[in-house]
Amino acid sequence: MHPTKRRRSRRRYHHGDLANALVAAAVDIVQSQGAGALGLRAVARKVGVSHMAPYNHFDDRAALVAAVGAHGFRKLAREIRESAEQVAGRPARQLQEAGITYVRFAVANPQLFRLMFSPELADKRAHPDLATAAQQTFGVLEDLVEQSAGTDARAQQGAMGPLVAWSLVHGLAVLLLDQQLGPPVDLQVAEQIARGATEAIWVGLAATTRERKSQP
Amino acid sequence: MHPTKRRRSRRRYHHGDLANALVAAAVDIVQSQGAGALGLRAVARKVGVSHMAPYNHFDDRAALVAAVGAHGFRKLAREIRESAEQVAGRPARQLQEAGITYVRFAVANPQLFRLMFSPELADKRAHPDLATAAQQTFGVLEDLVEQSAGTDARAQQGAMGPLVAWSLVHGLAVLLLDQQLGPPVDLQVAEQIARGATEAIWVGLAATTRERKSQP
DNA sequence: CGACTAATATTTACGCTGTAAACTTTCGGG
DNA sequence: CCCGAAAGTTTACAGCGTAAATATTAGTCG
Repeated sequence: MHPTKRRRSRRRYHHGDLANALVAAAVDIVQSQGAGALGLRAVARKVGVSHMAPYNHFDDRAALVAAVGAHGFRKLAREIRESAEQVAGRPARQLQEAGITYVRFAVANPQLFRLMFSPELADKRAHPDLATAAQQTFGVLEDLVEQSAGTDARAQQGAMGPLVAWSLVHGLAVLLLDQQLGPPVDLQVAEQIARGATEAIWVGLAATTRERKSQP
Repeated sequence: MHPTKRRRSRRRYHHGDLANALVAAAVDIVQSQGAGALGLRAVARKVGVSHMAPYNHFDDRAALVAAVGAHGFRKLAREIRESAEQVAGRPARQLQEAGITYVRFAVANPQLFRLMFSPELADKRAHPDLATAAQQTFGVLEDLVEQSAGTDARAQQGAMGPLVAWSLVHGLAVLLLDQQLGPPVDLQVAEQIARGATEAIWVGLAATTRERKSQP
């Protein structure tokens, strides 16, 4: 018998793995109905448990939201890493693929992505799990930029490299989600735009290392 | 006698200019206590009016939040325009100043800035006022990029120009606010970073027009 | 194996919120 | 001056987060 899922019987007093079930339900709610519909009672209802049960696993509503955010950051970091591994050995391509994956993630999971950068999660000090998840996601980009800088003279911009890389894809993602670039965009179009933008930025970084003194 | 402010007497049944007073109070609350504390009752209390009075001027809570967001976008657009006017005649400098002003606005009004890009305001279709305010803000950047392209061969990237420009400063602002770049940053440091980043991007755009075929 | 303890889940209750409905007060145009 | 419309108030209700007390189960030690 599986140790985590004891018995098939319904209506057990103890759920067995409520914490995970709760964040799963929470992620579901966010994806389908947006962050506004995410609440302790809603999530408890969805799992089929009393409205106070979640308090055994989360201090308060903010902790639940933070858990969903952390889940999102981990997922994003994983997808970026995987996309980079698919073009291993070519650091420049890796960086571009990472950027495209970032934008694709935002377009594919708009509600979750928005929650991850919502004001509710702005102060990450109270939620260490969320803080490290967010930092590690950013860290993946940093590593890729660093590796690029190692094999290529481009992108050796010091702290400016990862900053510009992250800023570009994040800003692009937000623009796409808020439909500031026009009507809703599907995955493939978003990828094309991201490809173009990352290429532009890449050439830009390359040039910057060459003509440093040129000023506007 | 001033037509908008009739009599100095306190405790009048009709407020006279409640709509504006409400958004002013709402902006105050957002700035000091964050978007989470913004509610119809809170705002009514602050103005000294019954908790149902706001419904004569806003359909619901979402409409109030949208009004605050629109206020923020208009303020941002105004500040960008003003900073650009101070270096009129030098389109390249104008674009850079606009970017710096954008970042400075975010650092100076963090809570308001976050609300402007909060999930609550993601769908602007239901709030035309907010939609046009946001579009016009983005439009200011578009115009500046276009003017730069007119006098300078740089930045002639088609749709990519404003996209990259906006993405960069927005992403940078978010990174600064979320303290992903380290401990809290004051206005002057933020300006320095923004200056460096915009210079990098400028050189990048310039180079891109030259070596278009270069690929990562 | 049985009993004690800590972890987990439930019930009840309270104050807060958004908002609907009915009411009162005031403003402005014939 | 009057009367309708606009603006503000009062009352009421459901849903939310959460505190406190209670009930059920799981794991551990004798």
